Amino acid sequence: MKTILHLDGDGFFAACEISLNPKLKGKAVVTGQERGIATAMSREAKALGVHRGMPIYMVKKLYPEAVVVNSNYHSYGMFAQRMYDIVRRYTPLVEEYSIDECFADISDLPDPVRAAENIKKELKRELGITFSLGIGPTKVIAKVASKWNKPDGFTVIQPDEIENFLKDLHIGKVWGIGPATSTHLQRLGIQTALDFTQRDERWVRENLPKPEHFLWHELRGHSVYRVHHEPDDDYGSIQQTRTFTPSTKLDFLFSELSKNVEGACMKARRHELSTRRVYYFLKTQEFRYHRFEVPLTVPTNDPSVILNEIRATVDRVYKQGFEYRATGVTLSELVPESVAQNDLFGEVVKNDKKREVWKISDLIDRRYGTHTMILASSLRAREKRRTRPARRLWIPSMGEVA
DNA sequence: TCTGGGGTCCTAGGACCC
DNA sequence: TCTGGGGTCCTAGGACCC
Repeated sequence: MKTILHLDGDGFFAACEISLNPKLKGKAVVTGQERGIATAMSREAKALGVHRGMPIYMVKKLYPEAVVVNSNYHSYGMFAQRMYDIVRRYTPLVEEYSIDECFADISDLPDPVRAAENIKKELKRELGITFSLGIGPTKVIAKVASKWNKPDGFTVIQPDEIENFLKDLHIGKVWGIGPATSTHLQRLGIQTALDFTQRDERWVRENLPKPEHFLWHELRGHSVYRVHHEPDDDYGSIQQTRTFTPSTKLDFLFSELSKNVEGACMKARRHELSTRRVYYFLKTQEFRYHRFEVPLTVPTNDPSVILNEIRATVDRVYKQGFEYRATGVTLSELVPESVAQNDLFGEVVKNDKKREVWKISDLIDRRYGTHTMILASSLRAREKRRTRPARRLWIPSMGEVA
């Protein structure tokens, strides 16, 4: 039998802002200005009626006293790091689940509940932020527990108490059950998490896909999801997308793609990764995706290689008569750059030279600020943000830049 | 909730093979 | 050829998470 702890920051982004700037204490703080929707809010803001996803213009109109700030993910990340470290004082079995959440396997501690209480105190004292903690025999139950009493909650669910907690819990609120599965299960006569756990295993096997089998076990208190405590800094994929005011213009869409490819490749280079597989898509006003996989002969993190392929295929993906709202690119099957080098002899020599050029470009960005130098093909997508007109020039193996 | 951005995992069904 | 049975691999896309 396991004992799993889950921690969840209360209005985390807003709490970080307050911790950094004590003058904000007691005020209705809302983050997400740059996105145009509220991403987190202080207790005071919640009390006013601000909720997640509320448009910022509405927040400002309805509650002029609210303090709306830009999100600062970099500093939230530092708070997250300190949170993980505090939990690691008690056990190395910590999973960094997201910027404001983590799991810990505290099964082997002499007094797990006591340890969790101490963790909670230390978080409050050292970070100036409250967390809601939940303890249960599985990750899913620990999640139920941490949500049970928010903010500043502390809830322990013993294996024999599970039913009490599940009997009024709507099935759609369970971690891992989204709108689609929720509707499906309700059609099968399941309203609450308890209803679900009371079906027998055979029924689950015959009626539901694999993720729900796992959930069924977890909800019954049998742990099947491990706490992934191994450090994990490699990506499975890198994606960059952006939404804009709807457009039908192919040259604009291409420049958006260019910008996304440029950004995704920059991130890949920062992590010394190359991609073996690239997809890009155009997203219509109706939220349909027109996708395409770019053929690659060698792993790469060079945007100009990818963009040449996109340029050659985009008019097949682009359909006349559609309004598009976003584009995006995904680099998947990432491999270390060093592996990428010895693939095809002829290609490699050329790539080595190009790699040098991109390294310099990354250096310039680091020295003078991100996007000091960009691909000229991305210019249209970026021009609104630039304060002075760009100078264009041609750089060998890079193409036109600005 | 009229819908932003960055991820992961799973599955149905087609292509291909013997 | 009007047609069996069984397998693997791949791809597109769905669903979910924060």
